[in-house]
Amino acid sequence: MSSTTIEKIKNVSFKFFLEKGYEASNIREICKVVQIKPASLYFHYESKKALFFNIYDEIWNEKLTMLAEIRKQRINETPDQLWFFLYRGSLEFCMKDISKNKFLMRYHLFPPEELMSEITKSYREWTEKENSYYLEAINKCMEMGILKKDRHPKDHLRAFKVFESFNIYEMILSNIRKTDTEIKEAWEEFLSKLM
Amino acid sequence: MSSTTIEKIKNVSFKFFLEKGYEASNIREICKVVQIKPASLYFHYESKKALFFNIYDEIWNEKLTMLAEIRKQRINETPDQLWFFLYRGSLEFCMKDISKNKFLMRYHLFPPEELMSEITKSYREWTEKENSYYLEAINKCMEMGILKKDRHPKDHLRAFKVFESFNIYEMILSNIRKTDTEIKEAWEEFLSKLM
DNA sequence: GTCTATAAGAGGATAGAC
DNA sequence: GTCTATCCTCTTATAGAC
Repeated sequence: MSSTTIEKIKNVSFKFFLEKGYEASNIREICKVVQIKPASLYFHYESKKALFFNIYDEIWNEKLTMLAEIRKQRINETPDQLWFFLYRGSLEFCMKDISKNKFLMRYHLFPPEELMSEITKSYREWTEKENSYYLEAINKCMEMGILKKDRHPKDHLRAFKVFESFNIYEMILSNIRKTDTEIKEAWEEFLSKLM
Repeated sequence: MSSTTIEKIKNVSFKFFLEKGYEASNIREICKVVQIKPASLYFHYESKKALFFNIYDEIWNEKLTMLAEIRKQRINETPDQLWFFLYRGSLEFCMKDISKNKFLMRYHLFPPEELMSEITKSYREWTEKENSYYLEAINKCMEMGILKKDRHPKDHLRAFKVFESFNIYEMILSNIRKTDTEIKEAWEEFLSKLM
């Protein structure tokens, strides 16, 4: 392991924040594991809060990079196929590393008081970007008559979000990975209700 | 409001523990709302932890009392009917006061470090009692051939638990109450898979 | 049962040397 | 970049008077 101090701090803090929560994770303990003194941590991060958001934003960033990559690869397929691959990508992102999604779930469901307003703000910004990928596909589906036209695109998006978040929640709770056919079948059942 | 000091402490603490979490809720603030001094709280509760578990256990107790009542009323109906009414009762318990279920969900999903081992222990004891109600119905269903006999009753119980917790999670997140017909339909779809 | 006063300790953060 | 030493604040909990 030739990782930098800053990488070590991030890795250790991620585990602490995920498992013990933000409030119960303290700088002293994190530093003990990283094998530096607390004062050294403050050379790399200006505060505990800044450390948290560095980790939080990095996960979101990774998720959006993955969506951008899928969009690039699938933009020439039919819009419902694009939509499906974006959806499958987000489930695969979850399966590849459930802990990252559990981290996001923890802090979105129960943000610590101290971080509440900033998490809310950050969450809004990230989901707006995420939504733009899905809305592009949804809008094209509506133009092409694949989806009902008597609804607002945002209604389809909302339905999708509920569907997606339940699927992710199910995996986090049961810790069971979904097979490709299960993903495909659930998707087709979902889509058929919107057509 | 002619509630006792101890009732006031419980009500205020419940809201704090639910919304801010255990660690971020402090005795001073709770006492400020209750309008007593911190020292007075320690006349009623020996510690913050004891206060928490008084609230936690009371919710579970209420839930099990409700199940016992349903069992008493439905014990002479068919076992699958008994099972259904127990299930419906637990959803109704959730709908009647979502905050109590959100409280349980919060502390089961993300128990504070400090309470972790005791919550785990307590949770095991309470769910064991809860499970006994469901297992009684499941066992009878198997004896009567209503459920597949090639499985262990615990397998049916596990499937039911996933189904139930998912429904409760859905209500907590979406904040939408389920109608009687929705509950019945979802139940029949669930049961048909086990028959 | 409720109060005032305070002990005891944990935790975030900084100053300044090397 | 990392260290030692330390400040300051917040929090649980107790002693003892009324």
